[in-house]
Amino acid sequence: MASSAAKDSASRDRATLRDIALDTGLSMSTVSQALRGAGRISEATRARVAEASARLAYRANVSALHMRGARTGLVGLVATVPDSTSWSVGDLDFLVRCERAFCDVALGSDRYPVMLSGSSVSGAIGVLPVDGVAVIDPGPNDPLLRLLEERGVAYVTLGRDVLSDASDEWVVDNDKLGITRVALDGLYQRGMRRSLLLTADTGQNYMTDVAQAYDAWGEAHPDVTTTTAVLPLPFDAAQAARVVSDACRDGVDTIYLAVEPALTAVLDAVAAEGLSIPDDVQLLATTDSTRAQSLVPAISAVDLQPAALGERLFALLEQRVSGAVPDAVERLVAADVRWRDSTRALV
Amino acid sequence: MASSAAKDSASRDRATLRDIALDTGLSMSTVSQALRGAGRISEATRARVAEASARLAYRANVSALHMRGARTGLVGLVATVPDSTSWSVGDLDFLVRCERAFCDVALGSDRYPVMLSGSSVSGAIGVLPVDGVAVIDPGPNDPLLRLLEERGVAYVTLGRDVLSDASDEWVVDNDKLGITRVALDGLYQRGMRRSLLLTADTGQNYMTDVAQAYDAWGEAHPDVTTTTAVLPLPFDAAQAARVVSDACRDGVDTIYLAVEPALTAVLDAVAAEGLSIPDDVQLLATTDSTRAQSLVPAISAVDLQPAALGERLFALLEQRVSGAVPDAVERLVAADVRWRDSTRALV
DNA sequence: CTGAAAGCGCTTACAG
DNA sequence: CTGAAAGCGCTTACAG
Repeated sequence: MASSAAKDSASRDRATLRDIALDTGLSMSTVSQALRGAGRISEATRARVAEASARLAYRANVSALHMRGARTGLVGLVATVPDSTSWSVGDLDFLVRCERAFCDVALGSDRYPVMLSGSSVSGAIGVLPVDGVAVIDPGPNDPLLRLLEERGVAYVTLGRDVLSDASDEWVVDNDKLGITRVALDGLYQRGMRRSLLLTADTGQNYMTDVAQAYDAWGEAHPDVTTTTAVLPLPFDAAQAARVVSDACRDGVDTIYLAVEPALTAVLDAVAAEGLSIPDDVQLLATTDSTRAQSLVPAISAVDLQPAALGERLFALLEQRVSGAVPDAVERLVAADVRWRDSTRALV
Repeated sequence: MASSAAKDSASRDRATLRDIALDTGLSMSTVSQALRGAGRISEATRARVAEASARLAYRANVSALHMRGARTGLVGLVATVPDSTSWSVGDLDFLVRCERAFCDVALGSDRYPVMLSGSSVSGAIGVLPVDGVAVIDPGPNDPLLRLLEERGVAYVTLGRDVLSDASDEWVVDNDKLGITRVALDGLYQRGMRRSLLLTADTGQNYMTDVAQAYDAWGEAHPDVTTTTAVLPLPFDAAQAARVVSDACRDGVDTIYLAVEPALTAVLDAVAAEGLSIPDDVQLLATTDSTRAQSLVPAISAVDLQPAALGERLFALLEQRVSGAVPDAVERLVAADVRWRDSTRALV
């Protein structure tokens, strides 16, 4: 009925250890021991405490526990946005699925994910009582990572910081080399002979790694002409269209698209050149999205398994927070190619 | 270099109040006062403390503050999922945008959103040191809301609990009555004379309100035959298709779709009946999504302004947490209809 | 204007 | 097997 107003709502009217002590006639220390199972408390006492604790709906105060060195159960999740203007459906799709999986598995493990995406992240670090932090797609030489390091906060990342010399111990990632090879092999078998990689200068490891893998594949396949176009940020659709038009005139038969925002611009540009997909030009996106699935033609795409990545990320963070070795978690996640209508049938 | 292992990472090596006291030669209480600006501390002392505090990168321990009754800055965000099998792109689209807006504005206000969606929510309530909780789309007679009430946790909701008699004071919502009228008026002007509302039995206020508004509109327009089909949960595409086929044979010229998951099933069913959209059957969805935009034809839809809702939700929660009256926040969010290709031109 | 004391809710040595 | 004491980092009366 009446609202509770300014009072600290999370701890209003809660039973404390003292309440149980009073109720059972035991001392607070005994109650504490009985609850944690630590000391050698008699079964009878233990039962008495358990009963009272249940009856009074006792829950230990997390902040008090934290002051004694316990974990809070809070884990931070940071998604660094490289440049707001470069955002689009596809990236969001990936991010959302990844975040959601992370959160779901965290909650299922009695951990509470705090969303830290945004600009105020650094202010939160070292203040917020989180046990650890997961960072999705850190930027090159990411200052956040250095801050985390400095403050001694346990953290893991999805994708490595390309400019950092830190080891990959606490990094979850796709097997980009493998997946790029599979994708390009597939395109090759579908007739690719002259391809264009469309990428952007975000500096994030995702772009970098894909470009590298693409180049490596190209060198191993001299019968395929592999070219690359790097779009500057902020993303400009008209520019992307121009690049694609030029490529079409150069006889490119395959576009390997690492810049999801450019998707419709690419489709339009190809159509404007009077060419058709996939007969004249094949198109494959390096990240899957609802949009890719819904467009006509449906766009073939690499499914990076964002949900699996999110889950691994959490598992790895748990490892690090608890001081375990990282080896217990498989850190490389395989991806799949979803062949759809924007690529041809196998020849 | 070496990782920090099991130690509580958030508070490792942090300067404490005592450090500043030692550094300045003042007592801890004086330092505390100087920092908070409370007592009448001399300017000179205050400056001395500020300097030391900055130099030592002092940040108050949130858990300690919390024990003294301060807020933690943590706010819970709960999205109740009515039934996992009924989930789909459109709902997710809405949810994601809403959540994201909530999180963004929270972070911008130095609040930290904790994602509580999932089954373990109730375990967290009363344990987690959150200042308040926002619940998106509570179910009918939602036990979570009762728990929140019981525990005295400050909360607000997006959409009211249809079976609760609580006032709408702390509820943010769309102006569903208004938007339904606008949408149906628009459809009417586009030739709707025989319409079907396709809804589902989720019991959430969203469905209920739309159905009610639809009925009200129908009564005011005797020249339009308005029918309703309620799909049972879990959602079954085949069943939805059957309902739509029947409706098509009955001469329905407009489908008002409140069940986004049924979108493709509806399209397929209409096509299977040899009818075309929008010429034979118009289609309008009550929630917008990337999918609705990308499909061919592009689906007309109600844009519920999820981002605005998320922002309002946060603003309202802040109000409640700080003990203010709710009137300072406009709780009714207007929506818009995005007329696309699945509805006809105005006649 | 500044400091010593008590206490928020808990745990962990240390005595009995 | 159980309890009294000290202390995590802070603030807020209360004395000086």
